[in-house]
Amino acid sequence: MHGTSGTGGRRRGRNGEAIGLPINFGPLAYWVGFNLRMAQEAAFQAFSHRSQEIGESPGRFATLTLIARNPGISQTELSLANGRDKSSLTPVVEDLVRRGLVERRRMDNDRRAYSLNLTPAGKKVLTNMTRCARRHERNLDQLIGERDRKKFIRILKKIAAEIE
Amino acid sequence: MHGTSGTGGRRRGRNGEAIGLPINFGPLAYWVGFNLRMAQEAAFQAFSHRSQEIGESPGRFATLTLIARNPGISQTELSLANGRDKSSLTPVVEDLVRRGLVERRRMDNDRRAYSLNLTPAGKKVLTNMTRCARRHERNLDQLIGERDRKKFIRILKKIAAEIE
DNA sequence: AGCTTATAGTTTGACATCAAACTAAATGCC
DNA sequence: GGCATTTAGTTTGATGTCAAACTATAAGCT
Repeated sequence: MHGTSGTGGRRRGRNGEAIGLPINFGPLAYWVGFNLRMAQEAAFQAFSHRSQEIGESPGRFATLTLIARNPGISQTELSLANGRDKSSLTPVVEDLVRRGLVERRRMDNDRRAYSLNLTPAGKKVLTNMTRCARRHERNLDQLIGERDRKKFIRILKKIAAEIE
Repeated sequence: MHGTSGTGGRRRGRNGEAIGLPINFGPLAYWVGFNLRMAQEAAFQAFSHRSQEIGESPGRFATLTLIARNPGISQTELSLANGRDKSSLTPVVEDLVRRGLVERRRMDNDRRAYSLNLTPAGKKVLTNMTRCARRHERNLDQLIGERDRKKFIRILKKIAAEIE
């Protein structure tokens, strides 16, 4: 047993060289979960590269936007809005504070909680990142098409909100 | 300065108790990237819990399916099809082989590459996982609706394939 | 007030992932 | 045949994530 197929090597020419990649995805091909993951990771990868150009971590973008839009938000609220565990936020906020982009102080009425706000420097960085993110979005929009975008987002939101 | 709003604490009642969560998402609300991430993570979380019920790691499912559908596939091909770096696959395959679900042997015609195949035990486990995944899929399908599913998947595939 | 329970944030440990450096085998070129 | 380049897989180091345990404050109850 040695040839082009059977239990052993697969998709090799008669001289053993590898041939293209007609992968059989089976049910994965039409299942939502798998395609959702592949799309998300491709999009994230693209955004990640774009972010690198301006020297920022891609994860910082949503964080800064949420602080900007909700001045005084607490870390727990922020982690919830951002879909991450609150413990993941600890080092992120630490970094943002250290770099002078975010101001963080105990709330008057609840000494356990922190109140987060952007500093002027933070606002500047966010403006920059937003420009970058907008380019990324335009790219995605073009791919999806104006016509389907709204419905697409509606479905994504529904999945995020309603899956048990 | 001390009240219910301003630079400091936010969205607190006049007695300081926290109030609901009318978070302002700003542009994130209608951007594809953010919603894609939130949906993917929610779906993954749900599948993860479901997988736990049958005592399997959620990541194993796609791996086993791809091996089943492409007998003799190499690790590099597999990692590509699965959208992960090949180095991530090393410990996964190691685990699957250790548990007797996957058989792995050097290819005759290329002694660098491994040829992966499911063992009978592996097939059994996959059958079980597939049942579980199908429940998850049905759930997603219901959320999306028969009508929009096809288009939704088409868009996801397009994003995965074409984003630069 | 004093006790119990809940909540905000941090710490810790486990794990998945990527990217870059590495080893061994294969291919291409002369 | 012999040397340079490419390729398959592993190793290593950095990162980001979650979940559970922990500390401190706060809220609720009697």
